[in-house]
Amino acid sequence: MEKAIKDILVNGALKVNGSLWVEGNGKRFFGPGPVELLELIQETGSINQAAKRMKMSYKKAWELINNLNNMAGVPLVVTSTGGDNGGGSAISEEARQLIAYHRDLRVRFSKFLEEETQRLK
Amino acid sequence: MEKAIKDILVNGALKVNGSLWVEGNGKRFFGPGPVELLELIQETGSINQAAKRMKMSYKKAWELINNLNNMAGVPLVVTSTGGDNGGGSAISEEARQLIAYHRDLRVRFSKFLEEETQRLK
DNA sequence: ATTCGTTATATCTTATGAGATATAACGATC
DNA sequence: GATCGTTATATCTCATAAGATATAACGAAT
Repeated sequence: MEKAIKDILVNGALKVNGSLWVEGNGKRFFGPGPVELLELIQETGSINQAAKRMKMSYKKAWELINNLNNMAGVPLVVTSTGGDNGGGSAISEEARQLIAYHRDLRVRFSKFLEEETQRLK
Repeated sequence: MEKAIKDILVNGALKVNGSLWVEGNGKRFFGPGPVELLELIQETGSINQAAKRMKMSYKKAWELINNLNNMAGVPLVVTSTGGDNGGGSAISEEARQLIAYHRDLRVRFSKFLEEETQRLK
């Protein structure tokens, strides 16, 4: 009988893992990072606070969002500067759809990874 | 009716993509890069030549192989220095098994990605 | 007009990784 | 023992990424 893959390695705890994203003509468009950020913007109403929650610099968060908005035909994050509370941000309906889609996608992917990990043994 | 995800984006050519690897207790162990390198070592009998084919520096190739051998309980690449042709390298039977496994894995993963890409539309 | 917290942007510094280069060790062949 | 092409390893430089810092613009509220 052929050896199982797991017997090739010293460390027993083997598993298949991976990551998934949506590409818009060849360029990575929407991965796991943005999802969390969008959710936090929805929750906090602010890019700044969302970034802090993720321990991400404002700069990085802003660049990420800027990319997203540029690649999408519809703005995913809509911002306003100034105003009573200095301004703020919200996510669009389309962003909510993307988040929901990605959540479902991740569920199916987890199942796939689980099955493949089983197959190792 | 709800908009399809693809209608959110300007660029029609949307697809789901991703990458997959095998983890040995939390650390990435075997991804798509090593597979190609191992195959080329098998083909050329030399780390040096394999690296050149991949346009990878010898250093990087060697580090990659060293990691692999360290994490695996069994050496995946066996090398010899000196000798009639200066030395050379070959891959072990276990490496061949890993390559075969990963090839099958990629086939199934492609199918998964294909299905998910369909679902976008 | 001053205050406020946010968005938006530029710039500078620093850390990390990648690549380039150099060199020793090796051992069969001649 | 000289030659050869390879493995093995150290070191140095450089490009790119990441982070830190600074600052302007904004507009409602007072």
